[in-house]
Order: sequence, then C-alpha cells, then structure tokens
Amino acid sequence: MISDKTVERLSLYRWLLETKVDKDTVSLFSHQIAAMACVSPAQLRRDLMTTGYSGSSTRGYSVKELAGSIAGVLDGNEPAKVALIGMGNLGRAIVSFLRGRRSRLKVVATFDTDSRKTGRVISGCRCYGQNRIEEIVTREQISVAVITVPSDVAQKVTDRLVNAGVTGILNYAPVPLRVPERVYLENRDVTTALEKVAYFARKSTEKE
Amino acid sequence: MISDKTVERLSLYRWLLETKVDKDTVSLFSHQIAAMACVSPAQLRRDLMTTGYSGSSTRGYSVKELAGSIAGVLDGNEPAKVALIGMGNLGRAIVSFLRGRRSRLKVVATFDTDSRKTGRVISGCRCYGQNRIEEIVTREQISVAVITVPSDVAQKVTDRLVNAGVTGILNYAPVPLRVPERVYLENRDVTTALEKVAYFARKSTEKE
DNA sequence: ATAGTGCTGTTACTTTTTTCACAGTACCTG
DNA sequence: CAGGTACTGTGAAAAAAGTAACAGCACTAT
Repeated sequence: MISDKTVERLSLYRWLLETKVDKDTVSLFSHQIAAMACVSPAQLRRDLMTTGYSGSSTRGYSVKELAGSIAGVLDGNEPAKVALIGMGNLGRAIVSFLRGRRSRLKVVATFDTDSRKTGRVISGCRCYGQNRIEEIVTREQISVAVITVPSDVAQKVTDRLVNAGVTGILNYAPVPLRVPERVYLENRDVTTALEKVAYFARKSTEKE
Repeated sequence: MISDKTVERLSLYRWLLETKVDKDTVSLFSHQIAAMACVSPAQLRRDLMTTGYSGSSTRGYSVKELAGSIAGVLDGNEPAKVALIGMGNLGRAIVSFLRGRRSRLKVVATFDTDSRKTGRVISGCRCYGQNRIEEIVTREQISVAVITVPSDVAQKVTDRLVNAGVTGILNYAPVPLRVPERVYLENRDVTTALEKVAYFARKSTEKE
C-alpha cells in the first residue's frame, strides 16, 4: 500500500509534468523534477519506485511515460465520481475551481438544503436537495464526497454519505468526523490550518 | 519546538473545548476529549504535555484551564494579522468564512488585481490593488498570508510577501512555492487533496 | 576500447511521530 | 484507614517518513 504522503506527491509530480514542462522537453532528471516540486531528489526517486517506472541513467525520465506511469497508479479505469454537499461560498468556489480542470475527477452532483439552490444548475453542476443524497449517490455510484456544510450537520451528512456507499471524504467543515475504518477521510479545516501557520509565523519572528 | 501535527491538534482541542462542551461541564478526561477529536487518549495526553498543563487523575482536565493553557502556547500577545491575496471565488469564500470567527486571527487586508474589486470593501474587508502589497504588509506588520491567486502568479506574489516581512503562508494555489527557510509554508491544493481521497476511496472499494 | 561521468534504483540509516505500558496519584468505599 | 479504582504523565518501543550513500549502468570523450 502506497502511503498518504507519497500519493499526494505523485499527484503533484504528474501535474507538474503535464502543465509545467515545455512540450519539446522529452525527458527530465530526478533533480529537475524534484526542484519543481520542492522536494529532494532522493524523495522523488523513492516515490517513483512505487510506480514501477524506471528512468535511464543518462536521459532521466521520459516525461510522457512517467506521467502515464503515475496515472496507472493513481487513476482507476474510469474517472472517479464526486459529490459536493453544501453549496455555500466555499462549496461553489470549489466546484467552479474543479470545473475546467482535468477530468479524472468528475463532480456529478451537488447538494444543498436551500430550496433557492436545489433543482438548478450552479457553477455548471446540478444541485439537488439534501434529502436525495442516498438516491443520487447510490444511483450514480459516487465514491468520493466533498463536505462544505456547516459544522453542526457535517456528521449527519457524513453518516448518510457513508451509508450510501461513499468511501472517500474531503472535509472542509471545521469539525472532526467519525467514519468507519474502511472510509478514507481528509480534513481541510481552514481555521486550524491558519492557526497553525500563524503559530509558526510567530515562532519564526520571535526567534530573531 | 512543538511539531506541526501537534500544533494542529492543539488548535482542534481548543476549538472543541470552547464550542462543543456544555457550559456546565467543568472538567473532562483525556479519553473524552480524545473521542471528540477522534484521536487516541495517549496522543491527546502527549500533545498536552507540550502545554505544560497537568490534569488531575480523578477529575481529568479543567475545561477552562486547559483551553487557557493551549491558548498560552498557540497565541501571541495580540491577534496575528493576516492578508489574503486573490479575491476570486475561493478567496472571498475564505474571507467571509473567517469573518465572524474567533478573533485570534484578523484578516486586515485583501488584495486583487481586478480594478472592479480594489478600493472596495468585500466580505467585510478592504481590498487593495496588488501593487500595494509591500506598502500595506509593511505598514500593518502583517505576518501571515493566504494565497488564492492563479498558479502562474503565485510565486511572484509569494516573493513579494516574503520580502515585505510575511513569515507564514497558507497556499491554496495548486503550485509548489519556493520560500526561504525561515518562512513557514502550508499547501492546501484542492485538486491534489481530492486526487488523494479518490485514490484511497478506490483502493477501499477494490479490496472487497 | 577504455576511462570517466553523472545519473538511477535501492538499501541502510536517521529522524520524526505514534502507540504502548506502567508507575504514580488522588480519590472513593466500606 | 487499607484496599480498590481509574485516571494521568512519561519513558520506552514501534512504526512511519525522510535522507544519505553507493553499486551499477549507459553513455561520452578520448
């Protein structure tokens, strides 16, 4: 099993290869990719081990082949279907951000309780009432959910999503969620992140 | 020096103590707080060691005192000043999310290049032109910045912020940023996070 | 050809983070 | 007031993550 952090970096490497490399650059050395990703060359090579792809000692890694190799690890046969629950400011921002991005991830449904939003297409994606979570998630075989609802309903929404078959959750609500072992959960609370940054920012200035 | 992860969890504990505990609950045991935070009791106790605060073996931790003790570690004398650069959808969402939150972090300025936004107050915060970053950051002694600009200008904006004295950066642009040693950087790319979740979601369903 | 170069893949090591386990403690009970 | 209980604080062990180091390779230059 590939680790958390490695998967994250693989995703980054691929993105760099696909978007930040000249079209006429055929191959790159580990230290070049590592520099772009701001990691050590050793770390990069170690991460790439998990993909099974081998570079050449004189030419480095073929940009195209490496990207394909990473894709082979990260991607499934078809794009993962994603639901987003809670079309507040943050929810809308994320949906529109994800639109126009690469299509390995497809936001196929959004949900809200506000009847002014439900039934309409917002940021290019159909918004359903939250009472239809089970129905739509099951029907569309959605496996990934992004939670951007207020924190007091986040656990309830989560339980319903998990029940309906979701196995990965990206949580932006500032509350820890309880999920079964088999469900992968990533928390992205803005406040906590900012407090952490502020703490280290302060420590950094205090030292001088 | 307290670690990354510990600081994050301390921030979470405090939030739980302040918002998720009955006003008439005077004290809690480690396993109770740990359950709320979805961590192990041992982890919680170890984290609390860094604050120097001690609980009682029969009563547990005083809610009020513990929160105060965590604050003593996390907070500086005055609230940290925060700037947010890039008032697109995501930037506005974050600013309005942070407003009405607790005031240990104060978003004192936002920046954008769009002249329809600059000079106005958006989501309760004054928006300046990006050409004034140095001026305002220096004048207001802003130490923390949130970056929500398009990825192609993120590095340039970062360099200017760092130059103007920012020592902590929360980066939402999907690009790795190069910062000097002394500056703390936290990346929060949405796409990468989603790809990671999708990967583990898929692994989870594949196993069955 | 052959020596030299500069890379890769991988193993061994170091550091960081988490978990375990238990001595010590304050209270409660009869 | 002795024995029991359920907790805390923390050293020690384990696990995870990152770094260093180097053998081996493919090519270049002479």
